[in-house]
Amino acid sequence: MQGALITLRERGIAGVSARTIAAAAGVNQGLVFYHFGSVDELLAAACSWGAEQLITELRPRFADIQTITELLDFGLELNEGYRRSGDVVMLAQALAGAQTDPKLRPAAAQAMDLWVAEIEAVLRRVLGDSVLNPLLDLPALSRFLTYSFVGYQLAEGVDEESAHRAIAALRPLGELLGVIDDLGPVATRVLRHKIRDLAGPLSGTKNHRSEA
Amino acid sequence: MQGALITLRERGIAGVSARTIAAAAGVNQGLVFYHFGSVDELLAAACSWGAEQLITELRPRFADIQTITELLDFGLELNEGYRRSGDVVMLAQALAGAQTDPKLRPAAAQAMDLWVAEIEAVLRRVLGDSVLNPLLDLPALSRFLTYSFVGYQLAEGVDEESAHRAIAALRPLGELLGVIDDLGPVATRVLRHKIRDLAGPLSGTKNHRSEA
DNA sequence: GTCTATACATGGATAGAC
DNA sequence: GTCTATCCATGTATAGAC
Repeated sequence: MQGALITLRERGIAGVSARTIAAAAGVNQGLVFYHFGSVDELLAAACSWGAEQLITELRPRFADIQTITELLDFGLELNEGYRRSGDVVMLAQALAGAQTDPKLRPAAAQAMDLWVAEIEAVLRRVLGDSVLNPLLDLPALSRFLTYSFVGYQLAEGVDEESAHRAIAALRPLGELLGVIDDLGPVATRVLRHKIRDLAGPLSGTKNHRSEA
Repeated sequence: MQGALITLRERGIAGVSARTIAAAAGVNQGLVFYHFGSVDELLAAACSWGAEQLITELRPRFADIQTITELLDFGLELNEGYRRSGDVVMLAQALAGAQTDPKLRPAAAQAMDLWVAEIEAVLRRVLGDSVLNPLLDLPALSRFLTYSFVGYQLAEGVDEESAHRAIAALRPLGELLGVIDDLGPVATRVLRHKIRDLAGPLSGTKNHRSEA
């Protein structure tokens, strides 16, 4: 499975094969079929395994994040520090493959969900008592941020310079959230009111996807 | 090139080959090499061509967008309406392939840039005179949104339900921007002040990436 | 320009020795 | 469990007929 992740990083989803993976792992090609049945299934297993490994490893780091700006910085750092291991890039390649490979689909979806859950925990901690809270669907927002992260990774592979700059340039936007929660009593009250008007007719309780 | 796009959609980057593309186009496999030299180069050409085609076709639609919420809805609509043509999904697959294929890299980067430019034009129109403007790096923000769009497309292929819901749930956030620009004179002044404090030490003029 | 034919490489998958 | 050997499908690329 480690070999599969390495191959995914170095040759992309288009370059994985029983032979290339076996070569990366330093074993014989036939073992892929003996242990996993097919290349698809090995990929699926590696995807689940790799994502779980990585998220477990990163969990304490996630717990340290205190602001949206720090979350952005963490995203940047991940791509710089973990790119070489293949663990981070794997998700994007798995997703690309899963578009047309039913066997890979559930594993890719599950890997994605692990990221979403982690980011959601951060958002809940960081935005939990923001004025904006009634307006924020945190599960949706964390999903959106995960999508951005995947897209950013792919972009980083074709245009590192502008990808990095784009994410870095969002830092002030992250700080804006702090500002909005620190407008002073008068402005905050106006904002709270307006937000209630906006959120009221749309969703019942905060941070729950309503069935209606 | 149309055949290449179809193949990219139906079989993904891992499923493209001279044979599959030629089959999709209803021609002989050898023509790929006669006209483009290699599969890589055909992909690169198809990527550039397809992106240009699509963006040109969508340009009037982009021009119609008046709010961030509408931009979100447009993103949702694109994936529903254009998924079948392969034009929209192509970008994600091309990016995945470009990670390890140098020939594809410039074409994928260029295709991405076309989307970024279009979204940037929308943002400039929609957020141009927002109170938040001094804080917004529009080129960076549009790049970020493009990344999200790519990630969303990939997610949509593995978990359509939650991907769609996630984007749809961001609509109130789009409307928040309208609210912020309509807080009334007192609150707006406070906000403007705070933003100036925040943006001031960071960047000189608005919407320019400063070298400092 | 497009086809057929053909070369050679790579990939999926299995059988059987160890 | 791991290896070698093998089969057959698919893929890249070229030569040559039309």
